[in-house]
Amino acid sequence: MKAAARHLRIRELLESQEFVDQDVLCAELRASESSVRRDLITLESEGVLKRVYGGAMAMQPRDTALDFDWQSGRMAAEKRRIAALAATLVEDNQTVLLDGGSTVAAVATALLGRSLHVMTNSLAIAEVFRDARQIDVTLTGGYVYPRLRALLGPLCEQMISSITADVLIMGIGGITAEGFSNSNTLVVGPERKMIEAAHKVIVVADHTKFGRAAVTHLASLDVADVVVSDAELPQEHQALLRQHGIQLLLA
Amino acid sequence: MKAAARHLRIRELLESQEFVDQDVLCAELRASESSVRRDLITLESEGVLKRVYGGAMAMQPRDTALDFDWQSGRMAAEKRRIAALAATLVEDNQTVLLDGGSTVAAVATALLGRSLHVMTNSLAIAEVFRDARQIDVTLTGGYVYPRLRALLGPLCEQMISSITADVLIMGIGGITAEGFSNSNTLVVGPERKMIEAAHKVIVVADHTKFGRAAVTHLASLDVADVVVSDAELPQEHQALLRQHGIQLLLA
DNA sequence: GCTAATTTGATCGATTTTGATTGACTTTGA
DNA sequence: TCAAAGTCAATCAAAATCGATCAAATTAGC
Repeated sequence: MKAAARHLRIRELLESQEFVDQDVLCAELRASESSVRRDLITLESEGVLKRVYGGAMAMQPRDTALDFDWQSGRMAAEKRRIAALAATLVEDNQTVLLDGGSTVAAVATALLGRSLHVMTNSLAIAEVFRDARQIDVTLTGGYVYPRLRALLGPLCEQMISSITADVLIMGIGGITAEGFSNSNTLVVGPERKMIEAAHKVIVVADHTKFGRAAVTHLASLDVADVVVSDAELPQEHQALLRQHGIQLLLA
Repeated sequence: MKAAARHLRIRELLESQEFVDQDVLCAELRASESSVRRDLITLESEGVLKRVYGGAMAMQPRDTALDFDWQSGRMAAEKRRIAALAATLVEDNQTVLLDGGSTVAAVATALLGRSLHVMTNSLAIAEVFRDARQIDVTLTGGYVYPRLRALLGPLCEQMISSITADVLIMGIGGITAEGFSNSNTLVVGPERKMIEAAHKVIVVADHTKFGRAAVTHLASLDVADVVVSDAELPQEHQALLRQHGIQLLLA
């Protein structure tokens, strides 16, 4: 197995386990102890994991980006402004698909008090609407992924395939000319289904997400109808989106 | 097992139990007394636990699991006994369907620490397993019914129909000769599907549920394989169940 | 096809962790 | 109170892991 493939697989393993054993990695990756060790050194320098005696630990025990901390992050103010703007694009009584991104969680709070039908695969977002009596919430089923507090897997995708929504609001890990990408391999499956299920696709992403590709390619730029970002977004990226006929809104 | 993995497992165990025994840890972690002792010293210095003679205590009293209402109810002690007994009927690595009843939630806590695949339509129960790394949780999708914190409706039923489980543990509102009944009309739909999906049906109900019919008829007595109740259950009701070939266990 | 650069797997001494042992200490129960 | 059983801390040899090095294998560039 090639180095890049190994790195990907290690990241993937660390998404479902907090600790991976050296021996297990050697077997799983069909690579020598030395190679695995080098991989771990590389990934540690990238901040993906922390090396410990006999293996490696996942860097964040729970994915902070997608957990409840989203309110206190560094980009909190930007996110709130983006979220508020994105929320205005939703009309009352629409059916809204929300994915599990942290910016999307901010959109969810901005939607509180509206009259809507919300569908999501994120337990954290369902939690946001817990006391919102005006909002009907439907959860997709699926495997509960503890670190992301999201529902994933074939059952989830199958469920999303069987429904239709007026609008999808989706967070994203990276945006380049090649398209949208996400940092977590597992979430792209449901997200692709969500894109298919929604009449209108709104992507929310602060300017730091532009020009960089996250691990997993999600979809080409064409799938988005609207992108909501902040005013610091460089002109070149603005132009890129407009070339693809995407409506761009800056908070 | 490597040190890092052991530390994780110890933390995990302390989330579901206030106290862990030295011997139990040695067996669970497949490590020597010395190693376990060293682990405990490390974790104590990290403030995770407090070492006591013969084992270790959890540092902060686990809150999440305890402040759910079902533990403070009037029948709390009975429920815990019934739950503990019902939990013994589940074998490791089985797929277990859990409905959303309060007694079932008690069973869920009794299952913590086991190695299982759990499927449920209750958000409260999914919450119980939030930090149980040995337990895979799958949520059925569906409409989020805020008052019950459960997933219901056609999407939910459709999802349950598409799966199979080794055993179903179901709470019940009323038991009479006519069969099982439940107090909430909405939950019986998913429950009927669960009965179909499971190879073995275990009903948990304290003795107060016998001899009274709740609002909605759910199913005949024949669907149950085992009923777990408490010792105060009158003979006549015990006889009724046995007539239907149901195994009766009294906690 | 050939060469240079990179990646891989094996080896070895240094370091860390582990499990067994010993004697001192604590708890238990009569 | 005392003795027996259980637990603890300290020590040490054995085992496992690590980091560094180097030759072989693979890949990339020309």
